[in-house]
Amino acid sequence: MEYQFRAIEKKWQTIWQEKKAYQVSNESSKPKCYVLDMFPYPSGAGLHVGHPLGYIASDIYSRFKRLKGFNVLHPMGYDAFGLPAEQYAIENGVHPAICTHDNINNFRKQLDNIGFCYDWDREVRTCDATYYKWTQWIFLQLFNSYFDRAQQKATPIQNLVSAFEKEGNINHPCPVAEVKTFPAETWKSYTEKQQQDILMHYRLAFCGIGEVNWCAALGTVLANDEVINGLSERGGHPVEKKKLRQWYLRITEYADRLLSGLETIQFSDAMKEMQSNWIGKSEGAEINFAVKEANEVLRVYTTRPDTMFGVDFMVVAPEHVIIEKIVPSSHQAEVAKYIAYVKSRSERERIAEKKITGCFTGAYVINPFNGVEIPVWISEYVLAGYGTGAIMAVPCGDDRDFKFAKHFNIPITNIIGDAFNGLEANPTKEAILSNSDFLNGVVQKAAIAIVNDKIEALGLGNRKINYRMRDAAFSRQRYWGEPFPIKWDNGIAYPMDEKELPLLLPKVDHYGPGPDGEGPLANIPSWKEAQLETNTMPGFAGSSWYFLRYMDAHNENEFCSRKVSDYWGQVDLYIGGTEHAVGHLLYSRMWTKALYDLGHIGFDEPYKKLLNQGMIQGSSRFVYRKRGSSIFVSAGLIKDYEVDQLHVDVNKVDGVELDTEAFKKWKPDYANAEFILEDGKYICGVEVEKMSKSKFNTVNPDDLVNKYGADTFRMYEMFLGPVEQSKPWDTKGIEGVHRFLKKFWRLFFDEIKGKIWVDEAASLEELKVLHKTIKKIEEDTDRHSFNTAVSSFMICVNELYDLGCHKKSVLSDLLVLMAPYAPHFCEELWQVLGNEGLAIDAAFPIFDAKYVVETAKDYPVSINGKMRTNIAIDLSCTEQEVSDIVLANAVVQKWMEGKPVKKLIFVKGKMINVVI
RNA sequence: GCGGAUGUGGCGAAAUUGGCAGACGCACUAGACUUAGGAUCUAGCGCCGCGAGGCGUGUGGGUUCGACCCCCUCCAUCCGCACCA
Repeated sequence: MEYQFRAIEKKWQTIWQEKKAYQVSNESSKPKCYVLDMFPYPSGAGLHVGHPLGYIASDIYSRFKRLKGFNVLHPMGYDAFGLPAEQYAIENGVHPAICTHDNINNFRKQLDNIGFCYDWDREVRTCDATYYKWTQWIFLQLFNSYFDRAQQKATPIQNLVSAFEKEGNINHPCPVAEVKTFPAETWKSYTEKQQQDILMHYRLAFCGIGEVNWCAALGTVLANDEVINGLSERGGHPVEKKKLRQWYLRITEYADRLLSGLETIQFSDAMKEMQSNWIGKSEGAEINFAVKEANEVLRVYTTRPDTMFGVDFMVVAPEHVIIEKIVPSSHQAEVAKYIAYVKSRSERERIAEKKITGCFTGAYVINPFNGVEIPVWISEYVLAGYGTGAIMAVPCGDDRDFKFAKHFNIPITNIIGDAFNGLEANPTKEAILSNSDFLNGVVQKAAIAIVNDKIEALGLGNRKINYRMRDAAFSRQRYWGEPFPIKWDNGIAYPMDEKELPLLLPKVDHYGPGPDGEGPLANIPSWKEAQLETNTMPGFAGSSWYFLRYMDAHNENEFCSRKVSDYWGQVDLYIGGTEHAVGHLLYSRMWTKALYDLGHIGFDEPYKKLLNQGMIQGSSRFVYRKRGSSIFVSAGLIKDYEVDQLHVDVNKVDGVELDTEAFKKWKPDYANAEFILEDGKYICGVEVEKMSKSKFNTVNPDDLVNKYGADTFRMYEMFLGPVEQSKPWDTKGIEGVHRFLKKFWRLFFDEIKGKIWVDEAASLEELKVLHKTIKKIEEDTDRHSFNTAVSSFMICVNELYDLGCHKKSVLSDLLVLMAPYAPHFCEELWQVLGNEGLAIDAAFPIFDAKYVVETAKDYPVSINGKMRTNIAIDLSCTEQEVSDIVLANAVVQKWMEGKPVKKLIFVKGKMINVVI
């Protein structure tokens, strides 16, 4: 009986479905385990072999925990709102819901092929009204809350209103500078509009005018993490800064908690580093400098107050409001010219070419510590949006300041003695200060606090913590997203009542943008009349909380009942790519913290442990066409010709050898192709690139599942190497794994004799092999070392094969061990052996150390650290006995050449080293 | 520029705590069985050398009885951030 994987896989997938084998209950006496995949955006391209890598890993881990007696939640769903479906709608007039639906069906079919143990009853789709009702509901929670800085947590906005009525905002300074302190009486005297405008500056989800990343080609704004080098992440269109009315999430208020929370969760160092860099906390001070001969103050932000005596000039951002107040008439023309130049430069140009540019304003400020007059410059290297938009420049200690000073011939003051060589800035904090009045002789590090104390005492400024992270732009001028549950009236945003949710996404006639930079919803007269918000939420809205909905997917009264979220708690293992490091993962962490603060859930970090699967790259193949002909030259011969390199479909190539007949049929252009061969073969060029359709290097998992079966495919993906590592895909090796399964199968069936497994007691040797494997698989699976686990299965089967072991008891245990990896295969043979129940529900075999104890060890023996021979010695031997045996050994004596033993190192159970 | 990661046979990799480097698999070579082999089985397979043996984990150094592993130097590749004061 042969291993007929197609029939077996189909059979068991049907049975598991009929038995609802993967349905998970929220009530169980078992310990819980929550294993989550980052849910996919259902693109039209479908899955390639890179996508399932993480899904297979999480599937194996889920099944493993299940065998170990856990109640395992392992759900899947779709991040279904988003740009591509909408772009497709604009171009083809098809409603995004329709193509999203089709894509989901296609994804589902592909996923089902691989035999995952998802509980599909819990599936979520972010674009379903039953789901986005709760996304809107959470938005309202954020809208109706502010961040109480004293308690460091989200708090109902109503509490703030009560405080304002009682005491004004004296104890609740506004996160935004333009709202000054006001007493209770003033608050009460405000109109509703004035009050609401003030509250808007406190809300966690708020609407405001701000500089946003505007992408004209997409007709929408983008969040900072959706912009890469001045281009949109999706589509690569130019992005410019624009002032617009937008919704935001006040994520900056959570900066500190997002930072400190990293210490409580298991993310890789790389991932934590990326997040903390993105948050970009820096501790410094804001210091006021009086402007000479003007009633103005220039406030700068610095992390290096210790360098106060090394300030040679000030630099303000071109957008800084002080410029028009301080520039004397003598310099106005020049300044205007420079500002015009800066405005002419696009964001992209600024990023691409970093030139040293600037302009003197003609104004001076006074150093409050020594009365020195300091010239004020304007330069584009100072950003308006960070700190105060103005800096004090210390060329001897800061590289940019140094280059600027050199470029414009500004004299440099040295305050760090020999630490500054005049040729480049030295950013050290360890140097001893000189030329620094009361700081002379003080180490810079220590001087920081001294200066901070002094400026605070003199009222010149104060300590200040700044973050690089900005509040997240939360509205998009798009159709295919969640509508905001907000009604406008007289410029006041009124939240809709919970009972009115969901606010359904209406039908539109066309998906193009609305007037005045508004979204498509602005084209609907009834929507406009109702004064509903015309923006929609961004893609990360739905993905910020989906892990909670899986827990209680059908709850019509709550986003997730507290009882259920208390049971499942944090995601124990979250598997996905690194591309979400600063987007999804940060937003999701913030939403979780806000929901926690408001008492809706009982934990404030969503993901206990994150495992990043590596990217599977494509291994592209190339053909070389002789220019202006249809003659193709084999890779080894191209130096003799003038050729163009063209991608060729990797599926038309076996290794590096082109299937020339298949190639001719591939595209009409190539039908008459002729080939210049080497050794009778056409050899293709090879390069590792990102896997993508345009490079013809994608491999479809369906094809491999069809050819080798899901179990082979699953094990091969794991066998490729550590999950975290990126690696190019190579289909060739899959044969080896397939051969392994066939070999395993032959432990049960013989081609001629048929059934060969027997119901006999296992020998000690067989039990040793089994228990060695139990231990290894348990440890490897637990630490996500799936590649070495697959190797261990191979070793085990090889050894059982050599022992001629066909014993039911041994094979049954082995099948349970391997069921997480090759579920269909193991389930079939489990049944063949006549075992009760399902293999996927069996108990994980228990390792018994007594089967693997050794009485003797074949010790490696080294002479002076060089391995020379092996000697088998009984483990019970004393060190003296070991020494006697080793020194009497002929090989050892030969290498000792009669020299005396200086030392003999004996590590019991490990090795022996003779030092001479 | 800053930060993170990685570097081991022809290839993917293993070595979990400092203790036999290259497990397991691919590819390749030889042989067996066979009408046949893209099935299966047996053997070989880091490099140099006929051999004894020598050399080998990106480079150079260090610690150690002993280093792929720990420390320092440099090099290469990949990823993230990037004028953040």
